[in-house]
Amino acid sequence: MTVSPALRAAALESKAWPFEEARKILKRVEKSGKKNVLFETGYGPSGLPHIGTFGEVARTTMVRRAFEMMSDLPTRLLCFSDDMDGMRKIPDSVPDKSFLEPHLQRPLTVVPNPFGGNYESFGHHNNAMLRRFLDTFGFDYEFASATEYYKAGRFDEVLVRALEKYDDIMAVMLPTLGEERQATYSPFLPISPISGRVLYVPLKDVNPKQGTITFADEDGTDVTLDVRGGRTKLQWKPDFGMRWAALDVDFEMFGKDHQTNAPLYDRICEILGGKAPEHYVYELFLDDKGQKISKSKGNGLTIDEWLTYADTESLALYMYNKPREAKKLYFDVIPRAVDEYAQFLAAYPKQADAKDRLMNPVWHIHGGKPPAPESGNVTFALLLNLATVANTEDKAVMWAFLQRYMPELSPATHPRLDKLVGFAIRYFQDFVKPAKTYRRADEGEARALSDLADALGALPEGSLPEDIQKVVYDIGRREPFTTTQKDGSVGVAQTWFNLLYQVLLGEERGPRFGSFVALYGIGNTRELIAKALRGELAAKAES
RNA sequence: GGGCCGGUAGCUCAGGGGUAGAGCACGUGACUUUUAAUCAUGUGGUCGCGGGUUCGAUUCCCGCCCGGCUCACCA
Repeated sequence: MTVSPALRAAALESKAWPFEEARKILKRVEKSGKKNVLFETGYGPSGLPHIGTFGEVARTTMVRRAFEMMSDLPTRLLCFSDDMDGMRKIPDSVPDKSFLEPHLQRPLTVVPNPFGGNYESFGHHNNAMLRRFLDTFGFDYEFASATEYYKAGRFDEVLVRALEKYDDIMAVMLPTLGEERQATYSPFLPISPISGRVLYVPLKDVNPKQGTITFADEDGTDVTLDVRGGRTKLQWKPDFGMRWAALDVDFEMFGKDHQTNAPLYDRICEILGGKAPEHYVYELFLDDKGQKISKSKGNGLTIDEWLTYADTESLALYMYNKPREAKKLYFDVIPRAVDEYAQFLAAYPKQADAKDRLMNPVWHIHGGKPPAPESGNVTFALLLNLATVANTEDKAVMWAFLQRYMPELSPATHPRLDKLVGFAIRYFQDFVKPAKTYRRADEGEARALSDLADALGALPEGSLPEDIQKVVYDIGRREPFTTTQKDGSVGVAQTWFNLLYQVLLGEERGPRFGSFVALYGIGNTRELIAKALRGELAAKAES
């Protein structure tokens, strides 16, 4: 990729956070003289990928693209799965928990897959889920399996060094542990040759020359094991530092929960001869009440939920914005994210200045190549309103409403808008519709509605909204709905329309009724009235 | 207790050394009957508190108050 000097200059100055981070990396590689740059993200494969996984990879990619604006060095993103970790507990998502019971504490890559399918293990299954997940978003990354790396010996050299520096590592770790844990702590976790479990046992001997450790196996007998070739792994804190040293990682971001430990990881990385990577600490997400989102509580939003009601770009925008703030992540933030994304996208072509463009989130969301915006300024907020008012789950009806006001729009010319129409309908189905409260009509009201149905029946299907509206007024011009107008003639009170909305649509407000009937269909409307008169609408809401 | 983040309109938030901003909500008006996915227009703020720097601070610095999260057991 070639970057124009002007663009590069702007990148070196930009205050957008990905550039701030990228500059730290630039400084680092300028100092070390390294000829390539490695970005890493971590993944714990005991669960499925979630919205935080997306955020971490998306944000890391943003830093990577920013870096590429200021340097020609090649970059890579490694998504590292810690799949050799022992299965400490059985995830709730597993159908038959007893099936996994015998495999507790074994590395995830030897635990059989409870979901069946063509996977070698539970870990392999979850890794595949991660890859599929990342691929659907089109991320550019390399996948790495801890098990494979350990087994292939890619960590061997550093593992032996860890034996040599055993005392130094212990000196870093022990002060951070409670008294009880100090007594048994070991940075090395052997995989038991007997049971295949990852053991948390004290070491009886450490032999750097042989590359071995000695410990009591599960049957109580002392075993001496070569640390290399995947026979042992490291405890998570030393594991971070070891990995960074072995792979020469330049950048890794992580959530705030790691923040206090980061200096520890760094120390160990340096003890093992590496240079600690640049870090970026991001905030965790909160739910609508300001509580931390956790999978076990099930609060907040899942990534599937977001993508049910809005597009990936809006989610990427949400991730771009202020990673250091604890942001609330719940349904109400979606429409705003969608509309802001559209605004930023529309602004981009008008921004002549590179400086302004680099500050625009869409630059980061699309790695410097945002697509052309669509014309028209229909907001998502408006569409949500429209779905409510039009009371429809039919895209065609939504489009009919839209085109009444904006005939230049169509699904063919505005595919993004068409997608949003679909999202708005989903939103309507899941949030608006269940909240509808239909009222029963009293006797007089029922008679009026019945008359309305008859009068509508006299009109041909496809009548003009104006003609239908006239009928609606004529039928409504009766007690108790009459009102006297300014010119003294008999008019129809608002209560008549309120009645229609409350009884037929389950809403306090609604569209111009004639327009609604024209689009919804006369036959459909009569059917709707009949249902209301039979009490079915109100009954459904009550049940 | 350590660390991180926040406190700006009724609500959700943006902004940032020089007349204080948006959306929603609310008020008013228009659209050949009062209906609103419409348009126009308006109300509304001691920018948490105290000090400092400055010609000028909501913005920068220091201190405090309040709120949230996170670490201290486990990965």
